[in-house]
Amino acid sequence: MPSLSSLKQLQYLLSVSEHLNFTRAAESCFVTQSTLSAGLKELEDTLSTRLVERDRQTVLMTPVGLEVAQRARSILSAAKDLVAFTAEAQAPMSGILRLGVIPTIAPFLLPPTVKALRKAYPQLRLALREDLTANLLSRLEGGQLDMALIALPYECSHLIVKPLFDDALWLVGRKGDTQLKARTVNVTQAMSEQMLLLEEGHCLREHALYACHASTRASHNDLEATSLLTLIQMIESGFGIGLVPEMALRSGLIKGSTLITRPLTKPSPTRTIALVARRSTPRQADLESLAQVILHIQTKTPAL
Amino acid sequence: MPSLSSLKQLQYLLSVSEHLNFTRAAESCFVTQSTLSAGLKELEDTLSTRLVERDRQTVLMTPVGLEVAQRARSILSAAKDLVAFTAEAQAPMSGILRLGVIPTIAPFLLPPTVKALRKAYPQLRLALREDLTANLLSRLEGGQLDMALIALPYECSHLIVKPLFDDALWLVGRKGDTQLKARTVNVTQAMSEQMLLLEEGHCLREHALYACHASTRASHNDLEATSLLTLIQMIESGFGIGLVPEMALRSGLIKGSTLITRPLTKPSPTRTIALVARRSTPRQADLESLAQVILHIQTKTPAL
DNA sequence: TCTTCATGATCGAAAAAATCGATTATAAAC
DNA sequence: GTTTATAATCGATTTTTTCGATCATGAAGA
Repeated sequence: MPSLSSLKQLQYLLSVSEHLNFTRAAESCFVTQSTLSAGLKELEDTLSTRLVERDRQTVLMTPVGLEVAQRARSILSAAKDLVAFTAEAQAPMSGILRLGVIPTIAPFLLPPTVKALRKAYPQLRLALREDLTANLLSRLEGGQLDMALIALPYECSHLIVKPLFDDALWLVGRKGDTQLKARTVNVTQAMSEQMLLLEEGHCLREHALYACHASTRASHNDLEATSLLTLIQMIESGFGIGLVPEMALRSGLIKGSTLITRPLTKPSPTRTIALVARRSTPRQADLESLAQVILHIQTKTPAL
Repeated sequence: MPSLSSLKQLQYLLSVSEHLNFTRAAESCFVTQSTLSAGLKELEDTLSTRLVERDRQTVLMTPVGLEVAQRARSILSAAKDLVAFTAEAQAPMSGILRLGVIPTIAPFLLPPTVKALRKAYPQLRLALREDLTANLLSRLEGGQLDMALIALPYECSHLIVKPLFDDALWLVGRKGDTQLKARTVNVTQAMSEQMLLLEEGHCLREHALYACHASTRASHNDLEATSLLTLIQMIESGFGIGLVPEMALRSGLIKGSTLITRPLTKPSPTRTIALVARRSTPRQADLESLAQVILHIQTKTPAL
């Protein structure tokens, strides 16, 4: 079975069916009459069917030719649509952007980010996923995500990493806790032992442990929080103290509670918020744009 | 706005989206990997959009690439259908055949012809038009008809003419008409004057006039028939006599009436039934096939 | 009847493109 | 450290496309 080689030939046929005149049809295709003649002939040869009845006086479409022209019209229009589709999709910050965000960032950074994006780039549609860093990165590699918003340090040398800003860890405890008397505090061994952590998998757990100068810790399952919100609840209930990102505090995580916060003495432990993408991503420009939006939000958020 | 140049490139994209591997995709397209690489690159350049994310380890479709692949699939399938359509249509005696037939042939020849065609060529769909010769020929020239079944003599030098068989004219009159005593008769001057004719435009009118040795005749409008059937009715009503094609008699035109028929003395006036088509018709083979079918029917129809 | 005009087919040359084979580069696997 | 798998790249070759010129032919006009 032969197959169509060229869309141009279909265009020729279409043009002939409109003009019923080879010379004018050729003109409208910006080729010479001989080119069009040859092209149409080749199409007819490919299909081994006469599509156009012609002699030196008259040009007539055969019934098959008319039907083929109709089909050609629809094929060419689909091809045009395809081009138009990519033209629209290629616009920066438009189309669907699949963005992953870790749970210790999402509730605090996402609401203002989404709002700002909607305003700045109405063509952009965000498909969001909140998940642990490891899952996000594996989805990133698998092509199910375009970018991810995560916290460093984290091993991601195989990715494009765009660090955005540092997010300090603050100590959170109950009012009256004698350990939190000073304006800035150090994490002592004693405090480390009272430290409540998020459950395994959250990068913030590792960052907190690092701040406690402890690389690992046996997990007391019943004393681990599943989210920053539950962590706060546990602190308030007197289970211990916690290390919470400044970002969360800024966005009002402990508002309405009786807890107090203390920055840690310099060099204070921090995590670094970063935007990552596959090295081969076609959206490098969008990565920059998104980074700018998030940074702008960060600078506008009032400090503690 | 750029436009797609090649369907092959769409095929490449599709193949890559299936294999997620350039080398194997290339194999399945029967080209080398370098060819496929170049083709895909050109497609991406044409669309100025990354469709496939790739490095030396992994191949991933971009979201746009996936959508484009989907569209490519539908375009390629439409192209395939187009080819398949012509392949089917090009089969001899298939598709739509637009056939014109004059009113003095249609009622007699068409029923058995259609029946035979349906049996012999079930793929063939007849689009029939019953009309005067002049109208049929002009539609033929205009490409609205593929063939016509007419009666000669008629000026049609610009057409392919396939004479089928001669159709003698018989005299029809009332039983007891003394002019019709002999087994074969001559058209006398007196008979000519009683001759009932079809209205202007029917070629049979001219053929009858020729048999009467009269080239023209003033039309007595109220004494002209609009069809052979009405002509017969008028004869029966005693308005005169008529010249009727043998074909009509064979198919039972005067069955049930009291009329009698007489052949004319040799050389008896005849019309010649012929199949005509544009010189440039792509259905010359079908013309022959149709001619054979009609001839076969004619030989099987019992003589008078 | 002869000439001119309009038109599609055809041919050879030139230009453009597609394709291939070989090579390179690179990261992963062993 | 070597091998393997893979896509990009390059130059040469082949194939295709395009053009311009010419031919052939029927119609229209003189």
